[in-house]
Amino acid sequence: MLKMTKQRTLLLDYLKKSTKPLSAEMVYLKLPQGSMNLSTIYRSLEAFEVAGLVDKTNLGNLAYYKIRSHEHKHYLVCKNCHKMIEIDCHVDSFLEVETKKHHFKVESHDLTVYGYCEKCQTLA
Amino acid sequence: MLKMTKQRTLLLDYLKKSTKPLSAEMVYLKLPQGSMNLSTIYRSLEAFEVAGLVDKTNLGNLAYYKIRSHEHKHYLVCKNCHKMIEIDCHVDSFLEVETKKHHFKVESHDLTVYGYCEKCQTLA
DNA sequence: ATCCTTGCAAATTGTTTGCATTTAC
DNA sequence: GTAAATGCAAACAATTTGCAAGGAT
Repeated sequence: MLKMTKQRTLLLDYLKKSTKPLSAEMVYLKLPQGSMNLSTIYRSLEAFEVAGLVDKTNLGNLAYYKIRSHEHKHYLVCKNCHKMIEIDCHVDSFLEVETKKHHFKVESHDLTVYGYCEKCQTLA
Repeated sequence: MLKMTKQRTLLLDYLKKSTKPLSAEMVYLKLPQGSMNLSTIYRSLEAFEVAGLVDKTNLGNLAYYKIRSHEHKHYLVCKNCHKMIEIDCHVDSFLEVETKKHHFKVESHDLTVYGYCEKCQTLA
């Protein structure tokens, strides 16, 4: 039944404004201080995920959340500055073949590319 | 200089026998009890990774390690029984195009597919 | 009125670290 | 002999949980 509280509205609005996945703590630090407890953020994000409003993805040891959108994207993640560059998803075609072989019912997938962005290549 | 100790030999041998990625704790529970401390496992896995002997990959909130092999693989992970099914990697071709656009220097990538294996589809 | 959500603090989980001792080279 | 590896316990970071109080439906 997902009740819409002051906090959840705040959180959802903030997520909507972001094009990139955000961790719970990133959101926590950006919201007006005292407006929402960190554990409430975790609980709400989880509720949103169950409700299909947001997608969760794990990068390294952190969970990131992003408003669910029609187009499925992936990210190039810079190992130096942690910048995330969005790229289009092109894996469905070959995935279909591979998963059929194993009679696997796909629910979702994550593709993350690690490396160095243009700026950090020269430095690192 | 990566010294080969009794523990590291044990660990490396165990990893070699496994075709699937293993978490530190999975290894810990499988090795003869008392043969190796959990923190030593973490430290050794990290050393192996730096030395290029193993690959580390994060699935969910867990780190998994696997002996590095020539062929790069990905996994279909069952959301119910956590079985991991190996599939071939076919992402390089389109990745090349996408990363060139952004002048991104790729170091590695992870693709993980979540869903339900044949056995668990009927149940879940 | 009921059941869901919140805040807070405490618990859990996965992983890392400091330090004194042991071991490979 | 020396620098690196180990075990243990304690520290950490991210996330989860229990519970009493507050709020949406």
